[in-house]
Amino acid sequence: MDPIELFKALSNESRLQILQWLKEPEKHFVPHEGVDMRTIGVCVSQVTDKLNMTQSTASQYLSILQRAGLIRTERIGKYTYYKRDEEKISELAAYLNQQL
Amino acid sequence: MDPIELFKALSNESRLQILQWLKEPEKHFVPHEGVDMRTIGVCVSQVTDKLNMTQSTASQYLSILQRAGLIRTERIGKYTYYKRDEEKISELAAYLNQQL
DNA sequence: TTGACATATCGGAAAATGTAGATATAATGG
DNA sequence: CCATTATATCTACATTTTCCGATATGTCAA
Repeated sequence: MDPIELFKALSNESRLQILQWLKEPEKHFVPHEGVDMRTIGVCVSQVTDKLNMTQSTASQYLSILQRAGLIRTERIGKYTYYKRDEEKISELAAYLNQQL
Repeated sequence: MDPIELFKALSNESRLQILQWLKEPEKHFVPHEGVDMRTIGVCVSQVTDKLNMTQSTASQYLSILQRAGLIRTERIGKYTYYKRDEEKISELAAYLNQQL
């Protein structure tokens, strides 16, 4: 676990927002292709629509969150779905409690 | 509590380091004027010596940590002592657990 | 195969951050 | 008051981050 990379990923309003939206995806995203957002995740277009930013930026931000380990990715057909990695997020909380 | 400001403060190696040093100051700093580092804190010069950076940078980093609320300051004579604000740090951990 | 759509990546302009040196301010001892 | 020491602040420049438009890549459906 690289805490600096994690803190950097989290120190941006939009990325923090995305992570929070993903906590309760059905509250924040419009449904998509009948997939269960809770178990599969949401795709880049859904995030792009919510953020007020370009597809390029949304994709990059999701990448950054993923490289930091905060979200996981799954490609299904032409869509890429992203969802939280709760285990990694808990590890970060544990780090905060113990190391920091 | 401004989580973005907090994450920004933490997303720098040196500042994270300082915060960790301050967790057990007597392990990391050379004693100074007979003050109890645990209760009073450590002064800018002590931090400057540990960091391999200038006094200017040390002072600025301490400022950033303080503005974020992670450390508290106390001026005694010509020295300014800094120590962790454990309450604020716990709040951040709680935020991680609940909001993130 | 080709066209259309979803996503990723590249290159860049603008803004923010990192870090230093120079200087200002505060406090002390003489 | 003055010289000295500790800290804070200002200015500047290099590096990193933000966010975009353009373009490449992947995938499906006809």
